[in-house]
Amino acid sequence: MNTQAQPPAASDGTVGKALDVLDQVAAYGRPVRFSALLEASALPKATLYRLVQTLTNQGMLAYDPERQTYALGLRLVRLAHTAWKQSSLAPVARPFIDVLAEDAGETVHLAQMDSGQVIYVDKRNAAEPIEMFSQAGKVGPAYCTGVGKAMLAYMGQEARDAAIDRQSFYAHTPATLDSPEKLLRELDQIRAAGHAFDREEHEPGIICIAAPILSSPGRVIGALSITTSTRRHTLDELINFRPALIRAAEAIGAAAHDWQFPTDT
Amino acid sequence: MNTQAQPPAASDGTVGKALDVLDQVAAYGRPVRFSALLEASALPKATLYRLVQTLTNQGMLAYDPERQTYALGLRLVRLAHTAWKQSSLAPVARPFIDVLAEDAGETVHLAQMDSGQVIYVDKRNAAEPIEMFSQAGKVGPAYCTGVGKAMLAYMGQEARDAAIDRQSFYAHTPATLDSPEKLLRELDQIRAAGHAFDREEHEPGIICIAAPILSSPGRVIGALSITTSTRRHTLDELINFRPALIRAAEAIGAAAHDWQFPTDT
DNA sequence: TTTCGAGTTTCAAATAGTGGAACCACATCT
DNA sequence: AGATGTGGTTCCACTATTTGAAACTCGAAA
Repeated sequence: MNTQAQPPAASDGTVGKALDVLDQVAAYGRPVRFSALLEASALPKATLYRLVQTLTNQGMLAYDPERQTYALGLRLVRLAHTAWKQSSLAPVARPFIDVLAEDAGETVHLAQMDSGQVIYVDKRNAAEPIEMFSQAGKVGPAYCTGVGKAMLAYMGQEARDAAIDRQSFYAHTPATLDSPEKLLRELDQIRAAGHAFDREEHEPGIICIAAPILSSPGRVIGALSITTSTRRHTLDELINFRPALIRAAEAIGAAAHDWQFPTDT
Repeated sequence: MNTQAQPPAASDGTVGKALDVLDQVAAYGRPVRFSALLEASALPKATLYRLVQTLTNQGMLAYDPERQTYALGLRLVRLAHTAWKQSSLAPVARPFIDVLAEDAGETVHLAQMDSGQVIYVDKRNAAEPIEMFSQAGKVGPAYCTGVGKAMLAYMGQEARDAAIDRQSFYAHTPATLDSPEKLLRELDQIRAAGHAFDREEHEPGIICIAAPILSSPGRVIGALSITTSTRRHTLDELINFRPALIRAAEAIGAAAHDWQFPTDT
């Protein structure tokens, strides 16, 4: 009765195809020629053409007539801004992240899970002030990041399995957990400990301690992490951040939960 | 052969409708119930339902089964991030904005024009941030902001007219230019001067000096502004920022231009 | 001038979207 | 309990929309 799992994304209807085109453009990473899109896409010329037309005059794509290239449009940025603001997590979490970053003196990340991928929705760099899209919106793998594992550990059975299925288990570093089995074992430990580590599993020299954010028992809505480098701290030292990290994560969870039940009449 | 100006947005095809739904959800500003969407929309129940379904399992909307509400999805954030990064303006401008904000010691905004609206794509906060609305992705009116007027002044005839048509000319403050005539006169002056002021036209107490960013003569790609409050500076003092502002705007323009012609084979 | 490739338009066929109405589940009245 | 209501989901015949092969246009290269 509904669409089945299909890794390359089940393209439901015209809308699905249109959105696929957006992804294509995004994947290109730079303004694209129509012809380039065409050969990357399975759609026939005319179809793709009309699709791109539509997206363009909807502001989802921007056409540069001089260069004859398409890029993602500003409407996306506008929508994303609203998405961010209306999220029950990121805006609520902001003040807590501020103090946590201040206290720890290290970089703090706030992430959510989206179809098996970690997506960073906020970041506070200890030294630098506010950075918006430079980092927010960035995606990363779930199986080899602190936030990713923290979320996986606490999400429901089915969701977790689905997410794990989507992991690539590419060994970014020697420390990467490169199989579902290793990952599952790690997740058990994380649940037992209440926090997750990234032991240089994604990038050499980068370590972090992460905790899940629960809006209510069993409902993971994100994760929080304190990241540092091996040059500044050892893994063992990271545990010192635990109390503050957990406190912040819990506070955010509670705040987000409350936010969902605004004092209505 | 092409679409004409149509304030309520010409909904081309199913894709258009789908995107309209996204806007609806965005406009709501918080998670929406299906029924709420329904009465706000002109579409019949079943149609809206399927549309929302599609958008949801495409990740453009996120459904909260517990609360039975829809919110904008993370896929948008992901796409917007890419949009930002692949833009020829924002990423290129960043370093220049950094030094400009540093030099001036005031808040710097980078904006672009999107269908008659100003959309802020980056922002550097001064050490002591001023209370005001603004953030990346945030939109604002063109006719009563420094960046907006700077861009209007330098864009082509047709584009400008189209943009001006879309302005509301609501008088936010006594200083607001509340008619096309006043605005056009101001634009002439801006062209003559090479910079634009915001004389508390949008928010009382907030003033700024702005300059257009041209990638090549006659091609506005954005605008840059230095914002402050009347408590910190007078309008006359703002002119002192002009040299640095213009220098930065020109540098960004040149950099963006070069970026569009990457050293290809 | 001819050729070529990229981009744009046409048009009949049929797929995909539409929407009125029925349906279901659950909560709330009587 | 039974009746009533509300919000959400599904059906299905109708047709508007999308489709895509092919034809066309334009500019630049041969």
